[in-house]
Amino acid sequence: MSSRDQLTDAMAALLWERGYAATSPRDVMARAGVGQGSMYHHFSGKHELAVAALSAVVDDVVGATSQLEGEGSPLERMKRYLSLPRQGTLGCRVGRMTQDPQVVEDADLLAIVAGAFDTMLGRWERVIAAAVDAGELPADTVPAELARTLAAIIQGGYVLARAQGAQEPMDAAVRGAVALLDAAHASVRTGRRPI
Amino acid sequence: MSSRDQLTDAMAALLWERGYAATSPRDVMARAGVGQGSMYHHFSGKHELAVAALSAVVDDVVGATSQLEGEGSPLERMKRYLSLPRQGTLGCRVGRMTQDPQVVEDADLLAIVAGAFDTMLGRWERVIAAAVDAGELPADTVPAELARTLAAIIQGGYVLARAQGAQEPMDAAVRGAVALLDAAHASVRTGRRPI
DNA sequence: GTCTATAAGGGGATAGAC
DNA sequence: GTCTATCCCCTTATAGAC
Repeated sequence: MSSRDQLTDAMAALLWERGYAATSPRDVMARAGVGQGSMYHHFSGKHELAVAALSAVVDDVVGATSQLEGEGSPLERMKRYLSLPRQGTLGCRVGRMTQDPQVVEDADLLAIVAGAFDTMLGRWERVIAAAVDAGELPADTVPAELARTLAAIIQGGYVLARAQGAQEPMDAAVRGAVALLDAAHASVRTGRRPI
Repeated sequence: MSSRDQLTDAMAALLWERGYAATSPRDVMARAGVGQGSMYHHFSGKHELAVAALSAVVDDVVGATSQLEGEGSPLERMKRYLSLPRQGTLGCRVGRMTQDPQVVEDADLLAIVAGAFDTMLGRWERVIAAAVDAGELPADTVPAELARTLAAIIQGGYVLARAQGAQEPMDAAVRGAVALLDAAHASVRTGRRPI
């Protein structure tokens, strides 16, 4: 692998483990196994290297959300995507960035993160709208709202898992979400309105 | 206010804004308006000061969850607590800490965060169990799971809000959660099971 | 392309005067 | 109790040799 790729891979790993602010160029070079000259030859500095690394990470993570558009009924796809294995204690490689002030205050990095969430939420909204059309969710469901609720459950699951140092809270949060969707499904066509 | 309190208040504010790793003793002293000697007189160092500050923050934040035990039916209390105003783009003062490796790797600080979530989740579980007993939620609801789902929605709402630099995703996530609870409520006593 | 040397400033803490 | 002076190491980068 080229020095350049070694550097972006190392930066991606360190962004995940430590975040942007806490990762020094020295750390990246040591992990990549290249010298200082290499890094400043390929990149103007830490910032440009992080932009390249985070872009690659986002492509990877957002790619997985295409499963929301796979086979099965809309509700099945939603439940299947929610139930994908996620290592809670490691945190989300993208969502994690939002807690780093140096990322949020950096227009380039924030744009990458915001774009990732835009794409993912758009996919959620479409599958939810399809589920409503298919009669799998109540007709008064607001796709834009439920999309954010479900995305938040995944992001929040990571937070709970890290707070407790355990995988279980993440899995429990997802199971609770699936149960709520099942209940919402069960409420369709009963004619009962919320009190 | 005493120098000691000035210091813990300043540290609490900086933990919220920047996190633990990114906050230097120098920052804290400048914000508190006291000299270096004062800080090292009252505290052994950055770590002990952070423990004191974070403990105070947790007492405050966890105190708000007592609203889950206030007046109204269990489901009403759940929806009311979910709908409390929260400044999404500022992030959660406690949940934020979980993304800071220096916090998660520090047994003292992690214990404070874990304890906060334990208390909060316990309150969620009790009000959920009460809602099930009252027939406001399906009988097969698992309180431990739904508690984590709802806590995750709030934590994830902060993540979404920061990712987009806007309050709206947080509020949308909560409205979607309330809608799901209403649908789950509507599904009770219909006899319909998830397909 | 990749290396080492070096610089200017910050992080975290100690020493000791007042 | 609070202050200033000082220390050592790390961070981010530039310079220039190879």
